[in-house]
Amino acid sequence: MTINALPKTYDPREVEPRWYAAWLKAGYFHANVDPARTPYVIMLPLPNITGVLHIGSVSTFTPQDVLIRWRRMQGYNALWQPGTDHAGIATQNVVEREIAREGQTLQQVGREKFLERVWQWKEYSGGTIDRQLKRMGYSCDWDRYVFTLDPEYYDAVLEAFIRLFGEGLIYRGKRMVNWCPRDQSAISDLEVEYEDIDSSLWYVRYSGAHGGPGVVIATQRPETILADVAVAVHPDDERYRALVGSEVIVPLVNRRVPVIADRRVDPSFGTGALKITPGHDLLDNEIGSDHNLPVLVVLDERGAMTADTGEFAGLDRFDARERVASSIAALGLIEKVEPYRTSVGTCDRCHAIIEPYISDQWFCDMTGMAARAAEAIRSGRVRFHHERWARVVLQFLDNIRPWTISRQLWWGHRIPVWQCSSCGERVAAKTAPAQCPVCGGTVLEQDPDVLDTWFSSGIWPFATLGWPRETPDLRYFYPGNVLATDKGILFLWVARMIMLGLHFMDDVPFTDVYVTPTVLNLEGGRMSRSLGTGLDPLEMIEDRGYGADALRFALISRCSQSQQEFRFAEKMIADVRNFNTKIWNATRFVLLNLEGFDADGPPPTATALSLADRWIRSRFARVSEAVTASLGGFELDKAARALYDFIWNEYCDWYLEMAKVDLQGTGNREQGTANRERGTGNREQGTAVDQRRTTNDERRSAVQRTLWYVLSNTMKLLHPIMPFLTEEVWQQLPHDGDSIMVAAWPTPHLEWIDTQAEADIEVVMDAVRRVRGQRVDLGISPTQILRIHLRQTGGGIPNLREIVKYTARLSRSEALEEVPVAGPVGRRYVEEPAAGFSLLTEIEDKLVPSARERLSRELQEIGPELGRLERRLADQEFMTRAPADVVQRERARLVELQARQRRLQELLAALEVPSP
RNA sequence: GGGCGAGUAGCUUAGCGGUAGAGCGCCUCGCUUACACCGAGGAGGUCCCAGGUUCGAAUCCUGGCUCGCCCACCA
Repeated sequence: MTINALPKTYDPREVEPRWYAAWLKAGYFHANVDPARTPYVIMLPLPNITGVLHIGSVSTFTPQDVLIRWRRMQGYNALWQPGTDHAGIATQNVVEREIAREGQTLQQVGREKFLERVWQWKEYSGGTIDRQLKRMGYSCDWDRYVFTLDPEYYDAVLEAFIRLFGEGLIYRGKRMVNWCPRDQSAISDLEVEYEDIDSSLWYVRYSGAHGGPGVVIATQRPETILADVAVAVHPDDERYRALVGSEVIVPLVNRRVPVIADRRVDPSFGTGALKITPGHDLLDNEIGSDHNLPVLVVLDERGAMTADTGEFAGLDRFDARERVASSIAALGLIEKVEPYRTSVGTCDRCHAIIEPYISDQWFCDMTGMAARAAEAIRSGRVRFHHERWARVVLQFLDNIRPWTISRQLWWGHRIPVWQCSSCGERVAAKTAPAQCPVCGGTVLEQDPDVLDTWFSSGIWPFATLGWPRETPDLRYFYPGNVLATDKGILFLWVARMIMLGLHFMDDVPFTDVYVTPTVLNLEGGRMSRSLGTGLDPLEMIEDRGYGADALRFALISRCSQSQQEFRFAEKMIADVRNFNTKIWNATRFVLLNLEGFDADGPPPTATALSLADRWIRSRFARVSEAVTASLGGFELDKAARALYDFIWNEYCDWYLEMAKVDLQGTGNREQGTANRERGTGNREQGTAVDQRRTTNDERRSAVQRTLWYVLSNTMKLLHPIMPFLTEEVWQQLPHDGDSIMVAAWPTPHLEWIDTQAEADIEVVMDAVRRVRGQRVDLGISPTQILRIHLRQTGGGIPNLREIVKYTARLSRSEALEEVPVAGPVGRRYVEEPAAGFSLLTEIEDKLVPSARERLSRELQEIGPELGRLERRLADQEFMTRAPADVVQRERARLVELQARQRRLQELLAALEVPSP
C-alpha cells in the first residue's frame, strides 16, 4: 500500500464539511422502499422554523443520528425523516413584532398580506436550522424534507380534521378556555406553564342585603369582584350556616347576590367564604353553572376592563386590580391585605399571564384515543426508555381532557369548516362548498381560526409518508421504530402521535420512545440563550474549533438514562477534542508502521500472533460486543465510555507500546532481545519438527494486520457517535468500499476472546506499573535503563518470556537472567511481585534508604488489609453464611498478602546488611 | 397537595449486595523516534443524615434533610 503521511494536526473545521458534502452527494442519507431490506425509521422532532440550533435540540437529535447510523451500518434501510414546523404562535409573533416596528397593526395589514409577509420571512431565515443540522453531521434524508405547511402536508392536516369532525370527535363550543391576552388566542391546557409569583390576598366584606355584617371573602383578584354573582361557603361550615340562602351586597356595583352552599369550597382557606365569578374562574364557572347563576364578564380579549365597568373601563387587569381594591378600601370594606405566594398560569410562548376566558372554540374529544394509546403502552407495544416514563405518560392519558385545537391566529392550517350565512349550518370540507347542504344557501364563510400547531405535528409519522394516500412509502416505512425526545414534549407531541397514529393508521407510530436527559449548566440551571447560560453548538464547533464530533461525543457520553438531566460545560467538549487528537495520532503511528502491509493478504496464523496481538483482539471482541449491546439497549453513554476507555487506555496506552516491541523484534535490520530468544527457533527451522515456527515476516505482518484491523474496526464502532473523524481515519487506512458510513457493522468475534492472553497482559501491566512506581520512589531517572532480575515464585508460567519481554521494554529496563531466591551476593535489590514471578531491581548503595522507605511503606499499607482479612476469615458467621467463592477469594488474598509481608520483611532485612 | 429524579474525590460523574472507579483540576517527574490537545507516578472519598435487613450495604428497606423537574380548578 501507499503510505500517506497524515498532517500532524487534525482540523475538524476542514474535514467535517468535506465529508458531509461527500455523503450527501453519494446519496447515503436517502432511503427508498426496498422490500428486500428491513426498514428502520426515526422521525426527527421537527424544529420550529423560527428556531436556531440550541444545545437542547442537539442533545436529543444526536442520539437519533447515532441510532440511525448504527442501524444503517447493520444493514437496515434507515430513514431519518426531517422537517420543520410552522410553529403558529411563535412565528406569528416574530412577524407581528416586525410589523409593529413599522408602525402598523395586524388589522391594518390584513390576513392575506400578513401571510405573504410570513412566507417571505420564512424564505429568508427559515433555512438556518437546516444548515445547522447539517453541520452537526446528521444523516437525515433531506430529499424527504417536509414543512408542515407544504401543500400535501396541509391537505393531510385538513383530512385529519375532517375525518375527526365526521366522527363527531371534533366539536365547537362556548367554553372557558386558557386565553392568552397578549397573543389573543386560546391555548390548550398543555401550553400553560405555571409560575410562582408574589401576590396579595384581599379580605373584602360583602354586607348583608338586609343589614347585618354579611360575610368576608378572600380574593387575589379584586378586579373580578365586579363580575361576582354569589358567595359560596361549605355546607358544613357552622360559621356561615345561618347565612346560606340570604343575600349579600357586592361592593362597588351594589349587586345583591345569594350566599350558596357548595362542597367544593375549602372552609380552611381564607375566611372559608368564596366569591363566585363564573366569567373569570374555572371553578367558579362550574359552581355557577350547577347553581344556575348568570355569567358576567368584565374583562375583554386583551385583558382590559370592559366598557360597562364605569370608571374602570379600559384599564388593564393589573391596573384595575389596584384601582378596584383602593375604591373598595375607600368604602371601608377591605378588612385586611395579606402577602400571598401563588402560582399563576402563563403562556408557554410569550409568558403572559393566562386568563380563564369564555369563548367559542373547537375541541377534540380525546377519551377514546387516549384509552387506545394507554392500552398500547400497557401491553408493551410502545416501550419507554427509561421505563418510568411510561407511567408518566399513562397518568396523562388516564386523565385526558378535551383538547382545545382552535387558535385565533392567521399563520397555520385554517380550520376547514364553512358556515352557511343563511341557516348557520357548519360543513367540514377542504374547499368552499358550492351550497349549504341544509338550506341550499350559497354564501358560506370559512371559519377564521387556525389549528393548534401540535395538531399538525401529531400526524407527522404518517403524514410525512404520503397519508392519506396509500403510498408505498407509507406501507413500507410505517410504523417507525424510535422516537427520541426530551421529556418536555411527552404529552404535547409524543402522546398525541400515539393517539392519532392508532386512530388513523390503526397502529402505533413507533415502538420505542427514548427520553433523553435535559442539558443543564454547571450550576444546575436551564441552558438558556436569553439568560446567557447556554452553550451555542455552532460556536463550539466553529469558533472554538472543537468540531461537531467532539460536541456529539461529549453529549452522548453523558446522556445516561439513569438521570433526568445532566450538567454540561465547554470543558467537556475540549476533553473530547483531545480524544480526537489522540485517535489522529494513533492513526499516524499505525500508518507509519504499515509499510509493506497487504490488507488483502491471508489472515495471520495463530502462531504468528504475538501475545499482545491476541490480547488486543480479545479486548476488541469484548468491546464490540459491549458497544453493540449498549446501543441496542439505548445506553449510548455506555457505548461511548467503552470506546473511550478501549481506544485510549487499551489500544493507545498499552497495545501500541507493545506493538512497538513486537515490530522491533521483527525488524529487517535490527533484532532485539526478544528476537534472540526466538533465534533458537530459527536455527531449528530446518528440522521437520518445527514446521509451525513462523518467520519474522509473518509475525510482522500479523502485528500490522492487528494494528490495522483493530483501528479500522474500532472506527466503525465509533462512527455513529463521531462520524467525521472516523471517516477521515478509515479513508486513510486500507479499506473496502467507499465510505465507513455504509461499511458493515463489526460482528463481535467472540472466538477471539482469549482469557489467557488477558490474564497475561494484566500481569504485564501490573508489573510495569510497579517498576515505574519504584523508579519514582527511588528517584531513578526515567531515562536510565534499570537492570532487573527475574525470580520465579510460582509454577512454570507458559508465556513468561513474552510477559517479561513486554514488561522490560515498557518499564525501560533490561531483564537479566533468573536469580535464585534473593539474588546474587553483593548486590542490593528492590523486589516487585507479579503473578508467578517477581522482578528484582538492582540498586546502588545510595538508594538503599529510599528503597527501604518504599518497602516499609508497602509493608505498612498491607497491615490494615491483612487485619481485615484475618478478622473476616475468623468470623464464624461469615464462614458459614457467605458463599464459597467469596470465602475462597478472601482466603487466597490473605495467603498472598501474608507471603508478601514475609518477603518484604526479608528484603528489608537484606537491605540492613552493609554491602561488601 | 400528589408524583418522579438526584445527592459518591475540588468539578462532572460511573458503579447499584462482596476489598470505592473514571475524566477534568491539583502535586512531582519527563519532549523514550504517534501524540505536551502528550506520557509516567502521586495526593485526594464519614459514598447527604438516622435507623433497619444481611455474615457483609455506596448498593436493599424505612424515615428525615437538601436540590431539580412534572402534574393538580384551593379562591
